[in-house]
Amino acid sequence: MHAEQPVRSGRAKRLPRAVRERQIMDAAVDVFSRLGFHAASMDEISEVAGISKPMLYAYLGSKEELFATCIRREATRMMEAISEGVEAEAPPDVQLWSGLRAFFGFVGANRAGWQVLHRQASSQGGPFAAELADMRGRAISLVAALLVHSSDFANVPRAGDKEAESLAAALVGAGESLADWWLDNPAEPAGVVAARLMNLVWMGFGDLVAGEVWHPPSRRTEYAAEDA
Amino acid sequence: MHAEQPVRSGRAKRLPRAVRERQIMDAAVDVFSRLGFHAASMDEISEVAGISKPMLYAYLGSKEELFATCIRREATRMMEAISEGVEAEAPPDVQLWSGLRAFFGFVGANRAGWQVLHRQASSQGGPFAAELADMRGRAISLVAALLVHSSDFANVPRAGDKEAESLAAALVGAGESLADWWLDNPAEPAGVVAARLMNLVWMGFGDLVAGEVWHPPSRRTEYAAEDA
DNA sequence: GGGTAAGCCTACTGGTGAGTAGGTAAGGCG
DNA sequence: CGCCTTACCTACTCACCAGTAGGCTTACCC
Repeated sequence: MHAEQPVRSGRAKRLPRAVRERQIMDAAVDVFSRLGFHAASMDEISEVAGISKPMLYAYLGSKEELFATCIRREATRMMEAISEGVEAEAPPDVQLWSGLRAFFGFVGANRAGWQVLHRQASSQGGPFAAELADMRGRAISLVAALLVHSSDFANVPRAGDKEAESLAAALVGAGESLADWWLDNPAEPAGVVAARLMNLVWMGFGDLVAGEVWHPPSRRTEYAAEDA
Repeated sequence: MHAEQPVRSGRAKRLPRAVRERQIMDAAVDVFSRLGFHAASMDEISEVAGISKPMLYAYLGSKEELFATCIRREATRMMEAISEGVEAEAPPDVQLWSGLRAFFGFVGANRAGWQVLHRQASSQGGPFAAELADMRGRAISLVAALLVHSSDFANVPRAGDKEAESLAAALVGAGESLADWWLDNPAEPAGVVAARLMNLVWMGFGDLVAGEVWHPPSRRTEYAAEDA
């Protein structure tokens, strides 16, 4: 599961700073995700990273700085993964579907990162939660914009910006929570989990905007552009 | 927000054990919710409770025992609140609606308790998470049974037990997550948050079982029992 | 009133973990 | 080759916190 490089013994090989920093960050995400911020010790992180504690302090600063850096890195990675996954020119439901797939794909390929990001960051107080709230806000805006566009699309005079934002918050929340649940029940593949949420949610949103039932793109004829 | 009794100075007044235990539990939930399990110190809990540390150990055992007891107490309280809130003889959608209202009502009236229950318990590992998973499992079964019944009700040959359980998990997850979100954005009343989730979710489920759109009971004539 | 048990305390120990002081090897460059 | 910068280390300090030893005081009951 968490396959960092083996524990060192003796002096570590000389490596350029950028490489070491990457190793340290990977180790930190791993340890923070397993133990939580407080229970994780700088000693353990340095051990997993294969270096000594002073190196850790020299490169990444205090424990809190290190944690904040982890959060920022994982948040950025995730937002990038989603941005790249979304099919921006597709109809709204397909945009949402591709976004969900990208999201669950990221979480599945990056469980430790997600754990740090969501569970740990939100249960610590202060600036960490703020960092998270920021990313969450961006995600919500994204979904809200999608919803507004989608009701324009269907010519329905519903869904003011406020309403859309609330619904987006609920959807983002549902996604986060389902991802958490998935971490504890990892039997199913990402696509199935994503499809479940899509089904649950879009059929609701579908009623809001058009009263329709949603099917995955591959079963539709009028949108068979990309399939893969 | 967390209005425990003021900090003592000197010797505390003599009180029967049961009362002290209650005070200690309240203090513990308060402190755990604010700081998290690890960052919370027994010193601070005893101070908030208005007694000294050895009393704490004499009555509630170790820090871990205390935490587990908190989780159990809050979990029990919550399940009771929901059980009492659900209108068991009502149609499925109204059952769900009343359950959601009871849930968000409990969270709103008991924020610290919810925080301990959900955020803290799930981010600690081991027996705590297990305790939580147990309660969650009961909640999911409850919702799943409701869904199965609801599709019987609509004479739709859909929603096998497995499918129902997945959907129930997603719904419970969405509820938990929306509750978390609400803690961070406490501007709205419980009813509004509950209604939002009901709307989002039932209109999805409604399609699953009957293709219908949901309205709150007060707008319907055939089920205008309570309003408040 | 006197015994005694329940309620309460101050004041410690031991362990753990954040952060640092001060020093050693290794590669590059004149 | 010798110098110096960068990478790296061992071995500490200091604070904080879980858990405890041992003793004081109040209420109740005979």
